[in-house]
Amino acid sequence: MKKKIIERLKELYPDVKTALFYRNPFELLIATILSAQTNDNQVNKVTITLFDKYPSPALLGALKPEELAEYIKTIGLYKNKSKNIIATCNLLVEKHNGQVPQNREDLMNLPGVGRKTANVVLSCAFNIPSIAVDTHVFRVSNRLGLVAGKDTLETEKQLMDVIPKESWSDAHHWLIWHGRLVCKARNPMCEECQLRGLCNFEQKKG
DNA sequence: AACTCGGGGCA
DNA sequence: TGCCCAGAGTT
Repeated sequence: MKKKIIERLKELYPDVKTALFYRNPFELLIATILSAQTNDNQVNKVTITLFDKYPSPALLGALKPEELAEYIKTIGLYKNKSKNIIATCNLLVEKHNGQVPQNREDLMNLPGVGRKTANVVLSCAFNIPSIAVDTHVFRVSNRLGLVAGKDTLETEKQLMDVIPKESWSDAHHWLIWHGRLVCKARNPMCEECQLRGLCNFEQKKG
């Protein structure tokens, strides 16, 4: 059953990729920190000029929090993000030779970087297989019965267990798009869902 | 486990 | 207008 769900998702969302605009690991890292709880389009609008002006950790980290905050004020949670991004940039310069680290532990020690952001960077920037679990990914895979329990590190292990390794990065996007378009948090469109019959959430919710 | 940050999108 | 959101840090 789970294998069949994965195969079907792959058919449904063949060409999905991240909507974030970035040209290197550093830009992806910053863009992903900015994207938390926020519309990607808004992030792209800001970063497309931000990265031209401040293309490196040293340059971006030299800003004062208020300066960066002013720059990104159209993005939600902008004060926290400004502070975290500058701290992260300074840490990259001081501890990582100005480079984005390529392992989970170092990434998660960067301010503003949690499980989801770390995995996005690992899989998208460095091709290190991992599954980034955000609210969409968890909700959809939970409803589909691919994972059980709360959203913890265990969720990632459960997903990695049922998804072929070569699809880990893609599966993140399949589940996100299915969550945004069909399997919505409220008023999920079960009647029109292409996975109807493979999923027992509709019965459970009734 | 609950609370906070937050502007923009959308009903 | 009110409600919600491609999370992470703090209490």
